[in-house]
Amino acid sequence: MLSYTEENYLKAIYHLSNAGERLVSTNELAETMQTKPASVTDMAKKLSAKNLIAYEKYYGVNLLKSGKQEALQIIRKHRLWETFLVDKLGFTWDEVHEVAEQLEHIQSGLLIEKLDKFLEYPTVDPHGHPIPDPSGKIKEVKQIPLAEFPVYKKCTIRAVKNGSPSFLQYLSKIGIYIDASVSIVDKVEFDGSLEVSIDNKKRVFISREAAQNLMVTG
Amino acid sequence: MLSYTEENYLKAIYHLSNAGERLVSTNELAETMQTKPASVTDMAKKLSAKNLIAYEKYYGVNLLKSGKQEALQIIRKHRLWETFLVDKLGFTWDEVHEVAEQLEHIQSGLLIEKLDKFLEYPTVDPHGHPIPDPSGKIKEVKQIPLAEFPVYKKCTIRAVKNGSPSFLQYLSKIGIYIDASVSIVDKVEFDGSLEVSIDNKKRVFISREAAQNLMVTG
DNA sequence: ATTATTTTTTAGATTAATCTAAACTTTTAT
DNA sequence: ATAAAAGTTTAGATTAATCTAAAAAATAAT
Repeated sequence: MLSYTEENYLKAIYHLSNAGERLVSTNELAETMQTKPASVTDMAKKLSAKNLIAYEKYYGVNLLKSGKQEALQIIRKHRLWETFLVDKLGFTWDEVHEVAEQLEHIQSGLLIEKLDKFLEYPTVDPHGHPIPDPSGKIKEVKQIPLAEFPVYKKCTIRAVKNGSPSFLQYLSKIGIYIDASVSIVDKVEFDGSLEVSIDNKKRVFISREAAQNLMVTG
Repeated sequence: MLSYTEENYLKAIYHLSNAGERLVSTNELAETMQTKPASVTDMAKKLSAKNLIAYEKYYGVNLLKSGKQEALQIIRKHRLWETFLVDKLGFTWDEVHEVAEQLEHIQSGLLIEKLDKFLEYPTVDPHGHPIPDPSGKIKEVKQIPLAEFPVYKKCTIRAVKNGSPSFLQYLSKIGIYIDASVSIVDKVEFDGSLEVSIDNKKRVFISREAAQNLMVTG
């Protein structure tokens, strides 16, 4: 069985590598894990010895099949718990991450099975991120940043890319939420900021930076 | 903040000492913690240095006020989670202990507050054990073992003392549950076993040992 | 009241996860 | 193409939680 720390490394590698698409460097991993490069090297050796990651000295790490599978299970648990916290306990979407970081490590297959059923088999979490199914499969939906969507055309907010609490709180404050129907009514040349209409009711200005982090579908 | 292990020691001392009523020996504690006496001594020194327990060499340990308070908070979390697992997720009462042992260590005041509300402020867990309130207070109810209750008189099953999965499964199988209305219809001289009527519908035989572990009120 | 037995503690190792400082590779820039 | 900079690894410590074996104290038994 994996330790709490090993699980967190696998999850971090999963995210940094874009689900295994590219190598992850020691420094990058040290940064996200809030630790020192030397510690990362130690862990890389350990996970490599367990056949969870491929590690080549000085080049970086990436997930092997079993490591990716483990990572997906942890992500599944994380997202199911976030969904529980928001849908059942009334947490706001900016409050859930920290708690889910702890809950994702609870070891019980039965618990996750029953939680999934209780939540009626959700497919996305409160931030719009897909929840892997029991076998680790993810239903990918093509989404593009709001910043790149054509003006005047209606689209639907599907997910947030950067889910930092302050960004999420800001979105709530201006009235943006998952599944909101929006359209760009004006694009400011100068800084790329957007004027956006929400549900044909409300108009707000969004920085280009923010619009890059809002994922939409047409 | 306390480590996972420190929390488990405090909880064990709480239970073994009967909520702080008596000293707990090193060997006893080693037994329940599934570890060696030498390890217990080490931990006793540590918890004592943190002013959570009173530890006198060769005599034993007991909880200090702050240690007892910590223990009660952990027990509160444990029992709220057990209630959640049974009432909301559909676990059976013999399946919950192991999972709650993990969940009780999740650090989030907000989570417990909201969980408590979601469960509508329960006062007892699925085994009939009282749930400490947010300040750690426990509502004690006078209960006696079914084995010591007078014959023919009706009483209500309120709690199980020993909550081992096999005992709980056995109780379910013969139809005994929390809040069941029962009465002793016969007491066998030879071995002290009882014939018990459940809800005036069903009759079962229960060993003296089992009847000692069923707590009832008149 | 000694002796034997049981219990507990101490001393010294071990393992996982971490660190710092020094050594070594790779990459970048001239 | 070589030197400087950046990134990575190794070596050697540290901390928490554990262990074994030996020593010490408390308890029980004669």
